[in-house]
Amino acid sequence: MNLIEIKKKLIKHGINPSISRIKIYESLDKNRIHPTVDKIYNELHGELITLSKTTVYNTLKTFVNHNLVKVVNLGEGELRYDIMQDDHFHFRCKTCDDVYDFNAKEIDIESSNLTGFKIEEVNIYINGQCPKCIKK
Amino acid sequence: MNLIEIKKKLIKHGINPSISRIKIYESLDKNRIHPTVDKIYNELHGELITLSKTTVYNTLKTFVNHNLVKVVNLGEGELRYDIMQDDHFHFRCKTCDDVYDFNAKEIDIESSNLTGFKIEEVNIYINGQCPKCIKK
DNA sequence: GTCTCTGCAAATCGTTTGCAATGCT
DNA sequence: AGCATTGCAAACGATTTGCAGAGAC
Repeated sequence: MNLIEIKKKLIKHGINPSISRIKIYESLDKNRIHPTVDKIYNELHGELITLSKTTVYNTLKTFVNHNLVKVVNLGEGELRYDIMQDDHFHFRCKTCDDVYDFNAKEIDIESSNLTGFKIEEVNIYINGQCPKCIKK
Repeated sequence: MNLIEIKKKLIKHGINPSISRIKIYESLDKNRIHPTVDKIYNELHGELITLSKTTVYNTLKTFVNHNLVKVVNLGEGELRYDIMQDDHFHFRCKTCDDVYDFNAKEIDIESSNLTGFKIEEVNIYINGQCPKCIKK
């Protein structure tokens, strides 16, 4: 997604497309590594020298409020941020700490005994080792 | 589980059964509400007047290290603690904040496209509304 | 007496907030 | 000017750590 497209996307979601916001969105869109605030900040503050972490936090919160981005809490310290996409779940490698996406379609939660419960959100995350780290 | 049984269980897991530890374990065992540190502390410090939150933290960490208890992070602030039991997942009601257990046997994670990945731990948690709160 | 357990207070760390400075139209 | 955006510094809240005092054997 190029800068013009991002700009349009932000406007469509009611967000004023400032340079920081465009760049932060671009960073999330370009490398889908479920970055933490720190990673985003470190990636961008060479280019946007005045960028502060507060702005990264503010911007991500704006994105979340406008349903552009989802917060992912893998329970290991910092929050991670994820561009909104279809139902998927996360696999986190305990060795390299990378997070992979997996399609959640196949997983049949409904077959469970949840009668009477209203499911709003299903979160699945798996810990383990990724193929790269297994090879080593 | 009565106090004698808890004492034995702690000893069997290599934990010196102090009063605080027995009481904290009893609290976890008695009300399986996936309590936070705060809830445990509030439940017990009437009875154990000198109890401190540090001790609750220390004790829970000891339990976790000795595989008596599992940390559950539902991504909403505090950690929750759960007596070790068979594979199960959590349903958290967004209205009353109660957490329910569900058996995870039925959920067939393996059928997914995770070839090459070594699965060590599968975490599933669902947000929604419980039957009680739906009725209201 | 030694060694563990406990609890206060301070430190830590990610995140949030208050507010003043800056930027945009 | 008037309003939104940004960024520093302080606040926050859950958890951890350092360490000294209490307790057990």
